[in-house]
Amino acid sequence: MRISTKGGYGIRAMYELAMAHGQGPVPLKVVAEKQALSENYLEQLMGTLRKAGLVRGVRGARGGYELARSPEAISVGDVIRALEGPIAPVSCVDLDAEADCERHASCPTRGVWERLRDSMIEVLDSTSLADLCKEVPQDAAPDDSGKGHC
Amino acid sequence: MRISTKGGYGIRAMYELAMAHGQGPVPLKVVAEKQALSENYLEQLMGTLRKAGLVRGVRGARGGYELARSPEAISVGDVIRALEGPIAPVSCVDLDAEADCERHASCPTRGVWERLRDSMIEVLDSTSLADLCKEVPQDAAPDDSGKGHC
DNA sequence: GCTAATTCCGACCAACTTACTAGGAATTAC
DNA sequence: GTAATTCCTAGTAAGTTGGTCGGAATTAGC
Repeated sequence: MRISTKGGYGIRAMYELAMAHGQGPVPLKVVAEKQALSENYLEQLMGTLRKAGLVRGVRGARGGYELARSPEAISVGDVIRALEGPIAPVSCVDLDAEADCERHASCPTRGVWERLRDSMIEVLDSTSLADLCKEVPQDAAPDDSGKGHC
Repeated sequence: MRISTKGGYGIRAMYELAMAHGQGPVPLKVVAEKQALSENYLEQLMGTLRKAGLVRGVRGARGGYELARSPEAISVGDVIRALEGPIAPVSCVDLDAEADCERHASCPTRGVWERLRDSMIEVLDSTSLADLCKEVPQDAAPDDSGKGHC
């Protein structure tokens, strides 16, 4: 029951973009440095995120990535869905693809999976990138303080 | 965010054992047949379940597997944990292993993962095998009706 | 005691996924 | 023109998944 690092890295990268929102595009080099991630790998993840319409890429010198929408309008669930696929513990309760389980009516396990799916979706969709920015508790780190106003 | 078939198969097998609870051990052959699973593969899963103390194996002719506790006392979460490991979306919010994340205090993503973990645990631990038995909605199938009284 | 049924155990395997690295083409600010 | 960047594709080592197979140990019933 783990998400892969794709989702984790993706959220961390999106958090950085959210912190810099409104200040122009952020190059991946910076994001990778701040979050200690492989720049090459991150590049691939951002490609997926871009195709999902969550970020915009600005090419060329002084380019980088920026959020396609405001941090309030992007949920953690959006990012996870883009990188990990639909949020569903088993495929037969996938809200997007639905159907195709021949014994779905008489399946005794369907109920739990549905409840699990719903509670996961509830948590992930009710948390936005803006929430993540607010959430960091005791901010003792003096790294980029003052600038991040997402 | 999927559980593997291990967890799914495991729950289905445990459901069968729950339905037959109190009627002596059920051979894997029967379980595999009823749930349309590979008997060989199921054997491996039952080994894990046995080591986790959830089922008892009875060897020899007329042997099979039976629940180690009553269906009310085994939760879906117990089975998932045995087969898939601790219930946590990312390793740093694993309740069992805990700790070891150097930046855990100032981590902006920790909050979501904790809330996600808690809601998953809540659903999985509050559903018992007995609940699964009750839950099957319109029982039109005349397969083993009358006998299953878990 | 023999036989058939069954758990138990470990080895093997093909396909897939994960988490990368590498290289190069296209685009753009300066 | 040059340096900085995104964009795209290919390769890859290690791990996981979802099995199969063969055989040893145990036991009920004859």
